[in-house]
Amino acid sequence: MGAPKQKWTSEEEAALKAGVVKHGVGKWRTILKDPEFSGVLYLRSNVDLKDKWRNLSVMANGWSSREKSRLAIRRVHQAPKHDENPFAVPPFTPSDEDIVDVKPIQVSREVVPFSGPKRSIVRLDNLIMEAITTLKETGGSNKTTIAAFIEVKRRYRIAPTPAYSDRRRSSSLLMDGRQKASLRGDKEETNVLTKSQVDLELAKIRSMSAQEAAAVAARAVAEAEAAIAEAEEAAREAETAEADAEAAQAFADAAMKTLKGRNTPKMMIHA
DNA sequence: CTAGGGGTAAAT
DNA sequence: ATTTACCCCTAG
Repeated sequence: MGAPKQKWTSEEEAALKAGVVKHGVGKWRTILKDPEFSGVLYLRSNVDLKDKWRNLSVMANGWSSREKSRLAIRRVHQAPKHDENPFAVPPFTPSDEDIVDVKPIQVSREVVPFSGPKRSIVRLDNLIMEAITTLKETGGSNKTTIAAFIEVKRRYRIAPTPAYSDRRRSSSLLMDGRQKASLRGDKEETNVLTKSQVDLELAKIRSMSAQEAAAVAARAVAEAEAAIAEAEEAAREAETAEADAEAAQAFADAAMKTLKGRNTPKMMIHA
């Protein structure tokens, strides 16, 4: 009854990811028909693609064997006004506003002409923005999608996020409000685990090109968004999601600061 | 056709 | 026992 079992090859997975990046989540039939991927996926069906993506997405979230754990209880949210929720939305305003707050910087960075003979500016920023917008339209602000995008577009790889396994109820819970401030303004603090990562990545960013930095920053923002969205659906893992969101946001923030501090853009944004 | 809930069964 | 691939069914 069950099919013999045919493990997905890396090529197939790559094709699927590329297909999702190109056509969007859910366009299984389109992806399948695309001559670009049909060569690799000719054995798979649209349903297979869907299922594979489902498994992929699930794993990317650490939610082990799918929502089997807790599915019945879905308390929380539905009252985005002012809930007495422990976490949820107190820190940085989420969603679109955060994105648009960050986007302009990347745009401005992109607009600033590089020293003439520089390489052709591969407006990565634009691509990222497009991707994020597409994701929002499709309502699929998913880490998997973001990861796929980055993976396909660049050689960047979103960490398998194994750090999630740990359930530290310290960071967000013990200190409400903008704890991330300590991450931004300061750097010599007894920060949470996020510090090490942010610091490390930040160091890399200094030697990165503007495009690369923008890409990483965008990714971080996207991750923050995704984390928040997930938190809305699953208050269960809210702490994890929020912690991740904080880390990503802090990282994005720091990245942005670094970018601005380094180049001091001439603000060519239609002044 | 797609989303997504559920199930079977093969690998590990 | 868990993970992973496939299948099936139902509502849009």
